[in-house]
Amino acid sequence: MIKVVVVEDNDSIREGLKILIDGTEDYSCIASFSECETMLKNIKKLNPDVLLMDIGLPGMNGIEGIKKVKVIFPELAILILTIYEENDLIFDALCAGACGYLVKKTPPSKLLEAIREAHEGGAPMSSHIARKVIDFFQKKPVSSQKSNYDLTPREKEILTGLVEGHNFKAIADSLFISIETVRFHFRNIYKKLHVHSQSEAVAKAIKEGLI
Amino acid sequence: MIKVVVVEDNDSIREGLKILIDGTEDYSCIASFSECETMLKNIKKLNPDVLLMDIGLPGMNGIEGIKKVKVIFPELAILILTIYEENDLIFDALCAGACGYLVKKTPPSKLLEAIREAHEGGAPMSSHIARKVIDFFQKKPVSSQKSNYDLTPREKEILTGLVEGHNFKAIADSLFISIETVRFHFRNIYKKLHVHSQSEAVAKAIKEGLI
DNA sequence: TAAGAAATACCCCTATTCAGGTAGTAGTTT
DNA sequence: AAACTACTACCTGAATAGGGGTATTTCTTA
Repeated sequence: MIKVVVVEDNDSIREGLKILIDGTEDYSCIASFSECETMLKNIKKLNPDVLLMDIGLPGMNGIEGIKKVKVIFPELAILILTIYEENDLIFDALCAGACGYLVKKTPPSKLLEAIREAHEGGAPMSSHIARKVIDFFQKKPVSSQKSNYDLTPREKEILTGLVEGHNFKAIADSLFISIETVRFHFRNIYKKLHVHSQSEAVAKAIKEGLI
Repeated sequence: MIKVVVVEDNDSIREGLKILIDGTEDYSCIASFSECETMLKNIKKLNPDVLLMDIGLPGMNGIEGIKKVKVIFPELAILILTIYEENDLIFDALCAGACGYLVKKTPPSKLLEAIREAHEGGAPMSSHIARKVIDFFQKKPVSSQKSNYDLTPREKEILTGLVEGHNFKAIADSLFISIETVRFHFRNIYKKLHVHSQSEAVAKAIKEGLI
């Protein structure tokens, strides 16, 4: 039995979902809410398997709601309910902790299938949304290759030492060179990165994946 | 017309794919290879729309091949060919730059549909793989909530200033407090994070998402 | 072969950070 | 009322980093 909770402000859609879920074997809609706040108060004792959540809600929006639910139930499978498939909010919701989404006009059989998939550890979504997600997490290494600031291999090595928490003396010792040489390299690194301190250099190195 | 290139070491699978693709309207298999190296030499002038790529190849494996192709064609849609759906290599390949995958025993109609989806900007994959991808990029904010080191709000504010590249004086000015107060806060921050320098603190703050 | 880049190393001096102690004020909790 | 935490602030002295210049060696490239 898959225990489902629905949060949807449109009464007819909410009731429709409840009837569909309760009317199907192995599915049970154990509660439904028209806004996030009440759901958050009750979610703990309801202990559902899957949460269906509208994004465009009055009061607290779905994205905020997802974040708060995730604090209570980090492993809960949350599916977004949305009208339009191509919605940037879907992506935001996935970032917030949702594991997939349902277009509201989805035929009942597919809707139930998606709930089951979510419950079994899947992430039902269209290939277009999947591509957005993949593009997002592929971006960093791509951008890092572009922003290189023409650091030499030795300069990268020295910068890495700094990021790992070593001071000039420790970096010098670990590379078997003089501290003066380390200082010289840092002068050039700072010029290339347009920074003026260790902390700026470390921040830039980590954020732009230079090391 | 969707121009497809296939890299697959098994002769019968490779020929089967070629016949299927060429035998379908609007699809053309403009080349096929049994290993990565030759494909990489020719991919530039072939200029395909979609690349189908086996992971388990002799010589250079598919993951490495994908990385190298991405350098030449950053926007090329690459689909992985795999025997087993639940394969950690699929995830690695997506990280390397693939945008989806095909199980080799997929029926021809679905296979062609996936190629079209990839060409049109989608990322064809099962909901299980999609979930892995989502879990991966949701991880960071989750782990950051755990490692907090009990920094006070003010300490976080001050640490943020450092990560943004400001020195003590600049942080003091921006928060309208004395530089001595900033120094006092940093002493406490360093103790809590178990570090002894700005750069260590910045590295820890960014890596563990403290700010 | 001359020019250039990369890595090494020394000099100077100033600015900043680090580590320690001390102390007042405001707010909260016991 | 006492204890505690967070935030504010000042002091001293040692250690480290930052900015500037210069020079040698090695290796690649024009």
